[in-house]
Amino acid sequence: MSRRLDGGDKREEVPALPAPERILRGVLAIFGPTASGKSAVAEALADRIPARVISADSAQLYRGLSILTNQSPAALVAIWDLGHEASVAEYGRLAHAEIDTALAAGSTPVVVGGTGLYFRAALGELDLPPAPPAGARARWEALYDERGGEAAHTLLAERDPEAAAAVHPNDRRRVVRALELADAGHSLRGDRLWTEEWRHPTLVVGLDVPVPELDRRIAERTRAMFEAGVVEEARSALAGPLSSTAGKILGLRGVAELPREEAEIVLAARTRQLAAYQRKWMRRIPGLVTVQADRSLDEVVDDVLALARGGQRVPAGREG
RNA sequence: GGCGAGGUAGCUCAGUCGGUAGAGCACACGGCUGAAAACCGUGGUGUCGCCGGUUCGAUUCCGGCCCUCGCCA
Repeated sequence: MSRRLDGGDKREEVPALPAPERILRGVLAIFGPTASGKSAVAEALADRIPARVISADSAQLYRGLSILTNQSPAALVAIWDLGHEASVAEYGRLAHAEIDTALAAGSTPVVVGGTGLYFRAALGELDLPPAPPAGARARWEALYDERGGEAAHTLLAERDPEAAAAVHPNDRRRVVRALELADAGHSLRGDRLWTEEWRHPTLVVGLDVPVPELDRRIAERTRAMFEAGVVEEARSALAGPLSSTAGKILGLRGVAELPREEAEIVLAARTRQLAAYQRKWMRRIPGLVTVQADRSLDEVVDDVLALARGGQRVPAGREG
């Protein structure tokens, strides 16, 4: 359930330095589409309260693409080489450690990011099945390609009917994953993705910016990226070792290879698609409270702090 | 100005031997459990350039006009 704040209200002055009992306990989590101003809000929050900003962004994890992935300083930003193979599971462990450390030190973990799955992995326990044993993936992929999706899906139905029911034959990636899990005695099936069981008391805020405004910001930022030298950045990234996950970072190839004019148009278009995808995630995150973000930074931050102090926190799973 | 090619969905184009149309991309919506800026599913698009003729019926055939591109002047 989302609840929209009325941005027009005049609200009480928040003291510049919070009284000790008003220091936030629990986790503050900020989600939003790219260019909605997440990072700026997180940084401003960290200026107002003792906080540790922790990124939940699958692309910003990488070092060497700071312009393209729009990095700003936070924990879990620029920690992996481009050759590193990413996984939610690894990210989740790191994020949990960061959050718990901040909490233990008495500061508020502020989890910011636009990668829905990573965001959820940071806040909850995803209970992910294990990684495939070496060679398993390649073997099942070969089977899928040689015998076709239908045949692979039929085979899956014999080995793990429930997983087969949940996966479409055309979804090569998931059919393969389900087969490799079935082979290892596990199942792809899981039903914890949409539960509201966060690891700590957490306020989840979603930054909402009207689409035309967001598109305008994306166009502006894309232009700025080229002025800042994304082309060179992308080219040198492509020159070195690149994992499959790093290679999928949006715009990497287009920026390096297309003529400047076209590259800018393509990158902006792809970024708009990313934003649409992120808005989709935002609609589905349980307990998310929407804050209108096409306003001044101060107003947005005031709203977030007011929500956090106003007991709007979504309780952690069991304690209710 | 002459010759040729073409004008069909937001874009690129297919098609209708005359019975008012379709792919890809884009877009919208949905799904997602160690790849997620990934992957998959579902869906609507429309005065078929304009005017007229033939016809029961024209986007399709005929005539004229307009526009675009190429070649020649």
